[in-house]
Amino acid sequence: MAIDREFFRQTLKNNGLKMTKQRLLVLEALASCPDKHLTAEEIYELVKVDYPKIGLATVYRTIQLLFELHLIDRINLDDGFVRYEIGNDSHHEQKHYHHHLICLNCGKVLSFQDDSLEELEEKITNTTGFFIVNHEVKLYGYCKECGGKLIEKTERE
Amino acid sequence: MAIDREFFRQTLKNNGLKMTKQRLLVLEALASCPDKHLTAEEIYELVKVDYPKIGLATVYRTIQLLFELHLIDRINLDDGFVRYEIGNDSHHEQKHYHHHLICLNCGKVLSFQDDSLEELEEKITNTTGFFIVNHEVKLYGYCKECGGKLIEKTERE
DNA sequence: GTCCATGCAAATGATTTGCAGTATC
DNA sequence: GATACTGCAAATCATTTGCATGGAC
Repeated sequence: MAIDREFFRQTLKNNGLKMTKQRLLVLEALASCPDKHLTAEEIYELVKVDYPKIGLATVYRTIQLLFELHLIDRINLDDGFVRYEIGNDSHHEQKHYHHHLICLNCGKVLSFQDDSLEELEEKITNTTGFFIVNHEVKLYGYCKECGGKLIEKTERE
Repeated sequence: MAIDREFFRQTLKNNGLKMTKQRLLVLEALASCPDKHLTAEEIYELVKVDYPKIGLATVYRTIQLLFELHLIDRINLDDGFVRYEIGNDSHHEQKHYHHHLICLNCGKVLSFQDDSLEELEEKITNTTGFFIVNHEVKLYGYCKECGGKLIEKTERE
């Protein structure tokens, strides 16, 4: 998925910000790894391949910025790292959601496309007056591979 | 909501652990603040009232332990603190879920009881083979008060 | 040319850990 | 009495920040 550079430049400009090589490279790194949940350190390593003189602090400042511009999403898998992935909004498309399936055995993270929570959001707004604009869903369990292994293990014992 | 001390002692014993004043006080602090999403520091301050000589490290070790025993739940509101609340499991009741409504304006966090994701979980298991045992849902938006204020503000501009 | 952005190094701050003393079972 | 637990202080480590230099417009 390639970045629309002019859209990016315009988004930055609208907020009084400048387009830089570093910002473009960070966004491109994330766009080239959809569903990969990258940490700042991982993004740093990726960008360094093309642009070795980038600093880690710049990566931190940039992901913060891209997040505030709603160009990337933030995910926290409770492992001590904040992670980022390219947002669905970033291509002017209709908003779609995906949830994260986190395997409690091997730690693997899968994504699952689903917009069904919009119904729940409406119900909550009607019930409580709290108006919802976004959501984050984490589903903990056992992936296909680990689920099978755990059953085998149980049978052996 | 009072703690069932014998159940707690038994749960600890089953795992080769000892019941201590500190562990009981940490669990009681959480039980006395349902829906309050306490940080380690906040729990520390609460327990210190009754037991001033407790150390912060003990609180950290204890919440980790209680979490692993499934007696408390962990929530991350992306503000740099890991938070904890008393779990639904801790009273042998049927499992119930609640979601967190996070106000993007004032930061307030409300809870909303809802078990409707079980249907989605089933769908995911059937579709992907990923077996789900738990979930965490964060809903971002604007609370009643802030939503109203934002509309007023928009009208003024 | 004016600001904004960057890189580096130092600071921050929540959480973890080592260890010697203490409490539980 | 053995073993696990605690408190303290020091260590860790992801993230943030200050500041002088460099780059975008």
